[in-house]
Amino acid sequence: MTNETQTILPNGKASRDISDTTLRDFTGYTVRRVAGIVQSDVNRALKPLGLRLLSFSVLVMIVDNPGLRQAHLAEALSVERPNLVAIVDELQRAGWITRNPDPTDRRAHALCPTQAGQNLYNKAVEVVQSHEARMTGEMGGDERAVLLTMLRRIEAAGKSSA
Amino acid sequence: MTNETQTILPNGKASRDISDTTLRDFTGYTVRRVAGIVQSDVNRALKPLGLRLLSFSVLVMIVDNPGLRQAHLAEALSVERPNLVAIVDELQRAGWITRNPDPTDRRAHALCPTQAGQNLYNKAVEVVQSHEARMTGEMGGDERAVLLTMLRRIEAAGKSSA
DNA sequence: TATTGTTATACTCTATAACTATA
DNA sequence: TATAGTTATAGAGTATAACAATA
Repeated sequence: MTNETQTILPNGKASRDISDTTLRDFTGYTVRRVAGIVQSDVNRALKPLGLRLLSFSVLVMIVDNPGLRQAHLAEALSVERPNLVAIVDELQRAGWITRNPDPTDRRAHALCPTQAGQNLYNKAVEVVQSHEARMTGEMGGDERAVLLTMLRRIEAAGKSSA
Repeated sequence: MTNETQTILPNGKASRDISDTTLRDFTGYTVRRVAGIVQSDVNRALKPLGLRLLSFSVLVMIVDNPGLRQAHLAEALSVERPNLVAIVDELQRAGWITRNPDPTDRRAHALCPTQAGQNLYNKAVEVVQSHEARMTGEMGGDERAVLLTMLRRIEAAGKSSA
């Protein structure tokens, strides 16, 4: 019986040629690396506007769906309700959105953009589009569509197994 | 001149049909959602083994590259050096790896797997392979290869613009 | 009873500055 | 001087329990 705690010593390979083939073959590992790189790039691009990927996503959803409730927004973005509060606070404090009484349910807040929020949305979408071009510029529109389709298939598989 | 703080009121759409087309057309947003879903699935799968995606990644790199230094490992995984310390501590405390003196540099630690670490690696790779099949099972091997290639192209574009 | 928004809390991942011991 | 590992710390993002107001 072998000793479980015995160290397996290195072979003679030079220390600089590192093999990461086992990891890079796992889609999940690669997706996570790419997500990190893409997120920090888009955050850098949005910073001058006072937004980051998550607050941008919330602003976009509110502009595209004025009157949206926080619970529906949370579900659409796959964010837990409590984690949305601070972001909505932030956008409201900046004067980009308002929390309004929902006419059909006094518990709920109907989230609406202000004119300033609408203007910021226009600028931010442009910024994110040029970020998108930077990240996926070398692939054609067809390839980009294929990539999005495959990612959405993984998303669907992940959700159904959750 | 319009009032910047004026609220734009909702149109007459039913509150339940939420449009997320603006967001879902951004690769970065979709990649980030998918990364979250995939990561929580793989973490759930690895939990019984005492591993997460990140600690699994570190174990794999050490088994595949025995004698690896922490700085090289950090660079290969795109993790900041300080953030690796706790993970290496954790794997060492569990008896899966050891920190050994590097024969060529007394500042450095040569990271090596133990026999227990090698055994865990074998089990964990199997677990992650079945997770992988669950996530990408509906696409063929060719499609999966295309997906990985496209993701790596985005990674390269992101790194060069960083 | 259930749901909406909220507070509090905790855990993971990430990012930076600064220390020590070596090189 | 610069580098390897480390400490301390702070910021995002994420997850859960529980409360008041309302359905």
